[in-house]
Amino acid sequence: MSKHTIIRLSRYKNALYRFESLGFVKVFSDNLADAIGVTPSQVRKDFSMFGLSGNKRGGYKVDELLAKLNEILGTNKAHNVIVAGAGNLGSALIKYKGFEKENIKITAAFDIDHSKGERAGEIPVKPFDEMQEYVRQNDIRVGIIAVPDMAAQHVADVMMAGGIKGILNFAPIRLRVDEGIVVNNVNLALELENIIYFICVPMGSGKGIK
Amino acid sequence: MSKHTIIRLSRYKNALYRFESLGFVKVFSDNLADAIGVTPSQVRKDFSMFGLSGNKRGGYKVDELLAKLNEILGTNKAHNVIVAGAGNLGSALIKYKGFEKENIKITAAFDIDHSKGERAGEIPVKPFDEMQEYVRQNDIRVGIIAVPDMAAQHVADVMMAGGIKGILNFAPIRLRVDEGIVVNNVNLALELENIIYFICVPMGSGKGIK
DNA sequence: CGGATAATGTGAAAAAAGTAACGAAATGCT
DNA sequence: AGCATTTCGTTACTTTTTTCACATTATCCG
Repeated sequence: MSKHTIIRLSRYKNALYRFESLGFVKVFSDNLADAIGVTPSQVRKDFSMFGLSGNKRGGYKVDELLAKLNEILGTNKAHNVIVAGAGNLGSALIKYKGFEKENIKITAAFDIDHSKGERAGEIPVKPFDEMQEYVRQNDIRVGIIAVPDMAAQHVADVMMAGGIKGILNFAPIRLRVDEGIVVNNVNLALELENIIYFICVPMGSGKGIK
Repeated sequence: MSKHTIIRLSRYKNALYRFESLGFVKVFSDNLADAIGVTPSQVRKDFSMFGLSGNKRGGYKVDELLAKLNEILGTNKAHNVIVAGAGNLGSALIKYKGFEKENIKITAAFDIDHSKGERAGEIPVKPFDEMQEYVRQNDIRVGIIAVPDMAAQHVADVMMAGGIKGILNFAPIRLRVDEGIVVNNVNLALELENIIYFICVPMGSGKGIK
């Protein structure tokens, strides 16, 4: 199953939560299409690939669809995640509110400089040395890398040694990982650069968007 | 020109900087391919689309290629960017080091609660009311949205009113924007969710990766 | 109850993206 | 210098992704 399809499913799910909170009890493929910016056909095809079905005239029931999407995406179960790096970005992630409603919880952060503390009420920042053992003992499957570029590969290696299966990597390098390990990269500078290209260049050099 | 191609160009550029710092003076398509995880054909095709040429046997000169990529991507010129929202994420972005080397500078942040201050040496956090005027006066073209979901659309509207042409949006909603405005979305929860799907589901339900 | 309608589900067509293959040219070696 | 080798650049092919189109079916209304 293609990654893009799964991303769209997550987006549908998000949109559905908004529809739900607006009191919608059913939605049509074109509502969802508008909400996430695709065609209605795309929505129906995505759903049909996962056996998500609606009614020929009544569209899809919001609550049922949400339940099924949560099951498919694994968001019906809680997931514990750790962060490596408690700098600016790592700290922001620790405090980020957006994970909760996806049933994702950051349970610990690790940093070489663990003086960053174990402040009351917040997630503890532990010494990096303890990460591997923590991962193993708590059966952590997903780790976030928010350390400087040069340290990222080493952090990934330690995570994998501890048994982590998926990595969200904020360092702008391609991590070398074992077979079967899932890596998603978020490269903030690249995102900005990409925007800059599309707003600057089309007028400059005749190359249009897309 | 497809967005994916441009993203790859940025990645090549990143890899090239690393090659350069390792003392490489020329690279081959398969070096770059390995570095960013594509096929050598892809590299050559991407380059040929932009008239980037190498030598039939000597590969590509690192410095020349870098210069050309910087020109294509617009990173040879400095770009000023603003951030809306000085919460956890916004603050982390303000302090983030990774933008500098792409010639991107965050010149101001805006927040309804501007008590977050104008600390010496750091980027000033100004009241949100002043954002539109600031954008206009300083000819800002790119804005980052790091505010809560509910405020994001309004922020986008104000940005556009000020003349902003590109938005990097961290709010997990689809922004409604005018024709020609470029939006890139970064959805942190979605990235994690996506990882979780691929590490959990393949064993659970028989649906394999890709 | 039956026709009109509105929306789904799907299979085929089209478009886009990626890969492979190969001719051409530059380099190095003898 | 000439031959062998390496790597590019491009064209043709394959695969993937998206869109289109339409048969199907549930609902509504007279």
